[in-house]
Amino acid sequence: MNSNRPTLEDVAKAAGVSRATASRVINGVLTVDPAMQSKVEAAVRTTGYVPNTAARSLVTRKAGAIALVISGSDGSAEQVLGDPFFGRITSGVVKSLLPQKVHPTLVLADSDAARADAVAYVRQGKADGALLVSTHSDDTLPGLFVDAGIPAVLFARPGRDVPISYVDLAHERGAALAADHLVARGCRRVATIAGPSDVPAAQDRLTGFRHAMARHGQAYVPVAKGNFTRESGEQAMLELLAAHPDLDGVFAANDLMATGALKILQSHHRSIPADVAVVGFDDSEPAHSTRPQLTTVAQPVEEMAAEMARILLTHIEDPTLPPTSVIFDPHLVPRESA
Amino acid sequence: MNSNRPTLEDVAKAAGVSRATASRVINGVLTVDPAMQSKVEAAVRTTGYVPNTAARSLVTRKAGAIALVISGSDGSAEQVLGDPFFGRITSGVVKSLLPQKVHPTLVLADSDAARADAVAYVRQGKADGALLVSTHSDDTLPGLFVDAGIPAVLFARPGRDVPISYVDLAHERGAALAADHLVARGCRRVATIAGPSDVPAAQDRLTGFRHAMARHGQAYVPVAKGNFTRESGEQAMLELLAAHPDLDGVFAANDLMATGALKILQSHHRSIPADVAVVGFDDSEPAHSTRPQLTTVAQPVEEMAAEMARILLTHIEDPTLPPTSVIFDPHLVPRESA
DNA sequence: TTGAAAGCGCTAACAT
DNA sequence: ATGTTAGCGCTTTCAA
Repeated sequence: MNSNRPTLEDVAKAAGVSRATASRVINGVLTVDPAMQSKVEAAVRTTGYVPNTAARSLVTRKAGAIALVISGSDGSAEQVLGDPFFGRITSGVVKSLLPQKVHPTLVLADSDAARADAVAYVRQGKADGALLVSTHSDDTLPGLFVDAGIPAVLFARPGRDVPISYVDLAHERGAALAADHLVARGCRRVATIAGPSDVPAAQDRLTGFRHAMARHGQAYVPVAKGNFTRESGEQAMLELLAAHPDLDGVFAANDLMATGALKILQSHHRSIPADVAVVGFDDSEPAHSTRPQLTTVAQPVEEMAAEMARILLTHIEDPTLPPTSVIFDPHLVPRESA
Repeated sequence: MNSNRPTLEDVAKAAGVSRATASRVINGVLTVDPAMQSKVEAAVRTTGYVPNTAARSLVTRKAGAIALVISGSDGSAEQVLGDPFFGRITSGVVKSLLPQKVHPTLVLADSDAARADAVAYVRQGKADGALLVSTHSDDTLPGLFVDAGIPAVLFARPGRDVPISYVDLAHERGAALAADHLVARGCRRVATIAGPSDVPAAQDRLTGFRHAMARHGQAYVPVAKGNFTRESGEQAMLELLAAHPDLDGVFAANDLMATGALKILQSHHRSIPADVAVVGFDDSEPAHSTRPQLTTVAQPVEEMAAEMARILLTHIEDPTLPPTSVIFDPHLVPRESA
């Protein structure tokens, strides 16, 4: 339709220079006479020239774009998108990419076919690298990207042993923060609601919590397992309460399960935090909505996401760089529940 | 680096045909001898060929990609990303685009410079069209895209009078649903917490609610204005309670404000819904987290987003199509608060 | 039905 | 410091 969009040729003609010089000015090459430079700049303005990315990519072999790949088991990616946690990742990524004017393309990879497509997407030259958001430890996606030789960075340590860069949280330390807080406020019979065992982060939180409680002298920590949903938190709390009616503190591996626990405790007439103190993990939206508001462990998601993007950019620039990892520290957000 | 990625030339050579024929097979042109066709397909497989998008785009003048532009006043886009509502939009868009193998690129446009960049992004040929998520009625973004002749579809009716396609919700009907429900459960002194006046949807909800209450005989509806945040909901509820301590029903223009209202009502020892019934809008995550759970008006966000993407695709295919609008119906989700 | 050849708009040697 | 020129990998007339 717009066959009359101005090309570099037009700009060059209008400025009375060669295409090469026009290109140099546009790409900020400094070895250009200031006079011609301003001539070209003027021509760009009058013609309304905008460089054609396809043509540029064809010769530079760079897309100037990256993919944000959401992995997950079949159909689960949709659920990931609905999670505010993902919004925070996106926000961090976008913000960090903004200055370089690169924008992330969202690619869902929640089936084997979709995972193959995601790799193909990058190999087509639509992106120079990929940001991988994957939770399950048996995810094959990181391996696919590594095998294809595509620059990629993971959000969270890879489940399988794959040579890939990643950012992550010191989950054990976060859990320890929760333990310390519960003990400090006087809790002596503490239990925990753990996340799924196929999520490394969940395992780390569990181990971290156990170790910290051991340091405080509580050798045994009752555990009930959930799957990060509110309902599973309720179920787990029910189990815990049945087995240990005298417990006085609970650490849930995420906020959603913590809200479930809260509901059960309240319906069993436990006063929070007087009878039972509750600590969650993530500092997500639900943590604010409960009454009492949830004391929780916060992770700097935006910063982590921004760092992830930064790492990817350096690896795109120099693909020979070895895999890097950056681990962030969590902090406790004391509110009302503990 | 990967100078040895196979090209169409390689495939043609391996199949013993011309580049043109190989291209035809790959693009599914039917006028090809079945024998050569399978030869080419085999060659594609053995060489591991993947078409280069840049080269293809250069000649076809299509990117095969679209932009998902998040607009907003300065810096507010970040906040939009954190909103689960946006996640649902994304999810709907992605799902609807999946079959066509096009993936949305996230572009933030929360400053004048960023808005100009967003337009430039498409004009560079990186996308064939744009999905615009914009809330404020004075947003200049839709106009910019229309002026640039770029196919674009809005989520929500444009504030300014711009000839552009959009999908939207029948907000007045949603508000009427809330009014009907409150009246049906016996509320007689009903107030509302409205959203910002520069958000058309907020205005529609307010008008819709007023009209419906008028139909039910309540001529005057006390209004306190918020800005869609929980805190503003608390503030508004405080005002309402001060002026009308005997109110027995509240409709908040979104769930977040409703949760704020809930908190205030509870701290003022109103039992929900016995003393005061509360209805929210959006059916978002916070609606589940409150105790009691929030009765709210739900919109089919994913469907709306999917339709928005579908419309964009048709307009990309035929740019001469006139602007289309599709309005969706909300429904009430009765839970515990009303 | 197939192949030859002409570009799409741009960058990057290379030569000047 | 500038211009000339040769492609980047692909689609698409145009002939055969």
